[in-house]
Amino acid sequence: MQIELRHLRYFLAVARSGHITRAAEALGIQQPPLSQQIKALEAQLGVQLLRRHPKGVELTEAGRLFQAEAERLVGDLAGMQERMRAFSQGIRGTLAVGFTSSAAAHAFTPHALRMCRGRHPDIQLVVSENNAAEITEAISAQRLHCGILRVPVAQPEGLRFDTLLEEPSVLAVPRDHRLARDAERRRTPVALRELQGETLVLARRPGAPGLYANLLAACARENVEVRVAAEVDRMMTNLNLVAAGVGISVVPASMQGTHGKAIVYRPLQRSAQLTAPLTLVYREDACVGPTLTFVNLVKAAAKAYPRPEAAAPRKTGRPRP
Amino acid sequence: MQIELRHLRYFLAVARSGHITRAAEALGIQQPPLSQQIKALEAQLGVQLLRRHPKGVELTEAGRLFQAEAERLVGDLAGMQERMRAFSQGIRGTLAVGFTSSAAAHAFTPHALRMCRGRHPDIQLVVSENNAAEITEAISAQRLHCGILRVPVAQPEGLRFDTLLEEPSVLAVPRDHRLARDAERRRTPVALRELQGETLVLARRPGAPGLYANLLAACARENVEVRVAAEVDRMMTNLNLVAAGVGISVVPASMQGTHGKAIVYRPLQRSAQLTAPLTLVYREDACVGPTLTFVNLVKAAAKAYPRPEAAAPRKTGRPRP
DNA sequence: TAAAAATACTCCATAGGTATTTTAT
DNA sequence: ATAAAATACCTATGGAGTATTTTTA
Repeated sequence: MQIELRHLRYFLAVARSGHITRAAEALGIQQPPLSQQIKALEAQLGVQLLRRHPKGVELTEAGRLFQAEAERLVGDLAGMQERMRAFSQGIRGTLAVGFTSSAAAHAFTPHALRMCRGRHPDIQLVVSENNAAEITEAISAQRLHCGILRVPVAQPEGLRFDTLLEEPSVLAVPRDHRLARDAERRRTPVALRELQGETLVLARRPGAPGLYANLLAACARENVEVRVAAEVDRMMTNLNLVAAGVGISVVPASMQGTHGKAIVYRPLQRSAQLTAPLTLVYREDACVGPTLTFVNLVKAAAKAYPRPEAAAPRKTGRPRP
Repeated sequence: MQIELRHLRYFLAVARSGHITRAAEALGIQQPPLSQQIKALEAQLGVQLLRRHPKGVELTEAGRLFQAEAERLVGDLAGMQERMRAFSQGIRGTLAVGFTSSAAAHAFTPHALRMCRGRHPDIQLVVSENNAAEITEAISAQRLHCGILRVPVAQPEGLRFDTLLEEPSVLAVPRDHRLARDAERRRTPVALRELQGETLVLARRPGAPGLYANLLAACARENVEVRVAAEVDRMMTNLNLVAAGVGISVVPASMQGTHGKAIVYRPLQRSAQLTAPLTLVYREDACVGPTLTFVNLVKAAAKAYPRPEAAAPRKTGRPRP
């Protein structure tokens, strides 16, 4: 025979009430089976736990020892059930999230993390930064629960890629460049053909060409000749080179402001379609736990997130009442 | 339904082997009931623990969490069973022993404690000193497991009093007393009638007259008149007063040597019957655990303990071969 | 004598077994 | 096509119920 939790629960009821009969009542069973179960427990342990008196039972010393142990064990079980419940409801557990550096640069990312921390303090967030390929692989291998990155490239089986935000990209030119010449022009969108003959600096990370490929494809489509002066593996390095006058570049709108003095940012014409999405990655089978909570929260936050256009609604031509 | 240890054990087997079929084999049951029990467990927890594949099963994240928890719990149970077993065999647990100060003064006491500590290092000894009445009461109330004292007086129901050693008592007189006059006489036994007219100092503790009553009863029996100058509650105080010349006294032989300069000890005649026993007290129902171990060990040690006579066997008249 | 526990038995709920189907590669 | 899990159904162990006896203060 094996000791079961039933034995512990039964014994604790007896120990607490001091009577087998009353304990049986409290447990909702009859007295004889309870007597038997206690006896079986004693036999299994090889120790007498109770001293039987005509007016109830008294714990032996072994019984008191066992009571403490059983109390602890049953409590542990209850704690475990509670933890599993909290996990299944997605309000507790560890959540490992990976970001690419460019995703981390977007204001939405810290916003989403703050939100999660605030609403679910029992979810322990573990964040890390890496390139898109590594993050994707880590999620597949279950080393990460989800990731936020820019343009997904390889899309392995079993992963979901949800676009959170579609962000326009902007042209970044050194302040003394011809395309940055006067303040008027800085606000007007640049057509792709205006890049004819320009020298580009572009970010390309291993396995994740992303924006890079999109831009070159668009240029080829419109027969615009450009020269790629440098390929770097970080958006930041990219902008450093632009600031240094090595060439011009195209970066996600959220990067505007970096090198505010040395770089001028100009919008691109819509037709160029050079959007830089923010993408959420997670396993398709993540249907419970903190991961699901996070995925839902982030998606909802993205929907409610102020788009660049929506952020400052044009008041022109709309007279106040 | 309630979660039982069976569920945990079954799940762990599945988690370890990665196959329900193989786990069932290892558990000595068939595959279908195992499938059912796992399903019942998942239903009870409200979480999916396994992802079923055609070539076995894989743990979900919740499953991995649960595995760790279950492993801990099942290990705890095993530990508890082991502790209970060690307790029932009397090789582990706490043992609270009380001594009277005069019992503690006897060389046998530290000897017995050392022996216990040496043989059963997992028994945690908690020793305390108190008077005989308090010790007896504490054992009845289960605040102490057993006690070693001199002469038991009140013998409450449910306690056993076992005599460990029968120790003769000796007469203690100040060095300038008439009964201590010359070296010759110091070795010869004193008859009770020699105490005629003496002033006595006697130890009497509340509820434990012990030696005190025995001595006065013997004097009355033989029509020897004595005067009691002082009653004290410690054997040591008693001897201090003798050393100070307040009176003479009768003390257990093991007290000899105290105040070696100021006090002369003389044996008493056998007929006086003033033995000072060393007594072991314990609950009659102490039939398992460290208490039993200790009781048996102490009794055996007492039997083997060198009696005053046996300690130095007389070589006289027994020629060496 | 009277309460509480133990014993003897009976019953049934369910753990476990057998046969088969479903599933996913 | 195959190996493994699920499903359906059956069996039987043993937990729980009922009636009674034993215990001891």
